Amino acid sequence: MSSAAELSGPESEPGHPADRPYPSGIPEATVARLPVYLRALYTLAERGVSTVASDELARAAGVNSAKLRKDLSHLGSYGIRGVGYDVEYLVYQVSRALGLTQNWPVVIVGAGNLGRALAHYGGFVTRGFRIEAVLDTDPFLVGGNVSGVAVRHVNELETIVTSKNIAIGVIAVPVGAAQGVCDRLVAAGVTSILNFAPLVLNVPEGVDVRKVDLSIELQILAFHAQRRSAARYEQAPDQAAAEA
Amino acid sequence: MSSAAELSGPESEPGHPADRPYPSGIPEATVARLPVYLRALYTLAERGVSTVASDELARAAGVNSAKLRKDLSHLGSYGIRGVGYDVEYLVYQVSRALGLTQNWPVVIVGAGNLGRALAHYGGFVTRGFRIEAVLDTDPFLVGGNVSGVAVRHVNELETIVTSKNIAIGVIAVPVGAAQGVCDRLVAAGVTSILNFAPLVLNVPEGVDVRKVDLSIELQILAFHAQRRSAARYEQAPDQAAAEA
DNA sequence: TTATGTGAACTAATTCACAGCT
DNA sequence: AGCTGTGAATTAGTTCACATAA
Repeated sequence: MSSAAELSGPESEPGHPADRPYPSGIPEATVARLPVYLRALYTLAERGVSTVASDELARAAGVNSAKLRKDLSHLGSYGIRGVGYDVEYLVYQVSRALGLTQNWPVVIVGAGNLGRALAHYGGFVTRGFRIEAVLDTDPFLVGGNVSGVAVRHVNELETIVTSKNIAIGVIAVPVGAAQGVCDRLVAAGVTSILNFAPLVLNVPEGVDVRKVDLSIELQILAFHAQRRSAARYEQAPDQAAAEA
Repeated sequence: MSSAAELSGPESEPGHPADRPYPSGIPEATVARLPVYLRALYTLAERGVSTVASDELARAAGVNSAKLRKDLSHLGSYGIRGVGYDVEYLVYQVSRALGLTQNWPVVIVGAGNLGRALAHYGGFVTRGFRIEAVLDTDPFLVGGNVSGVAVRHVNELETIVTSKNIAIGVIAVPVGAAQGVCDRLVAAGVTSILNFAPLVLNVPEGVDVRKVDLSIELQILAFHAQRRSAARYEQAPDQAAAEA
């Protein structure tokens, strides 16, 4: 979201995939699903599966197979007709498309429950990311250790971001502190931000922000839940009333 | 996502908004933005703003004003031409559309860092939701207290869901336990699930699942970050190389 | 055979631009 | 005079269905 549209850029003429790392025109909706495919592929690989057809992979990823094939076709033609996809090779291609062949250093700001949960989550994030630092202001936390990473004071934010060349920052601080932390991250050179604080961050052009927001997700669920019960009521008002 | 498409159902003929709670055809993309508008409206209300124009509200929500107006138009015609929207009235209408005029009881399964973070997050969720129970298996946690809510053993899941009529469940357990918890929630009658575990949950038709996944978000950021640096390289290879 | 890759058809979402109301 | 509400135009995303290649 946010600056995603601009980043997709003008459609470059197709036909020379060798010029650039990638044909440059992978649709946003596809990008958002690639990580899901990647996870499914890892699961298959762990089970020792070496080849997979689009139906099966699609089922594991919770999408239909036409969508999966169309998505993968944006990365290139990596399947074998009549057979399927080589799991290991596809893992590599999807990883490469997502930019996970390099190891992105990440800073997590906020060592509260959420920050710690994210750090522990590390197990999953491993491939492609490493937590370079966890920052907080609380003197009880600073100097401590979260999931093997030392907690340092937010004062050091600029030094750390600069010296470690950090491009990705995670904001896990209370809402009141979030914009300030964001500004500092951006000023220090961070261009990708994952925001867990419930507010719309203000960032300059060229900075990519994604947000994760519990209350938004709950509210979307409530909407559907409400519609479900309303629908039930219309079909059989008496029964629905009895249930309630 | 997930079962959202089916839930939207066939387009009902327009023209009698009084029959049903809602015209029944609010687009998914709109539903996903309503919570953002609602938050912006609350912020304005707290500041004592009583009327707001679409431009301003749109800016606060991080969207453009045409989209905002189109979104709101799906709920009804609640603005005043030449003036704007009454903040308080719009809060009510958006809340009603989202189903937040009732108070949804929620169960959080998992009292680890993530579960606790979610429970504390409660402050924001307040309006429209209440945490009815937090469950875990860890004997060190069971019997304790998270954010004013007693932590109870997962054994009690069925009893609690049934007796409290819980329709929304949050899964904040390790990935290995998630599908099992999901199955129990569904069997007990939960029809809306917010999943934080990094896997695709298997649920029967009619159950609505939304997922929140750190690693997916990070991977999407990595994709854009990669494209950004690739673009920079193409424009000025020497300079980009020097930066790295 | 069998399953990919993809044009073509379709559906959803966004943006434009202005008529219509206050 | 100003801002909403919305048809119309545009763009993005999905699904179909089959030609193509192993």
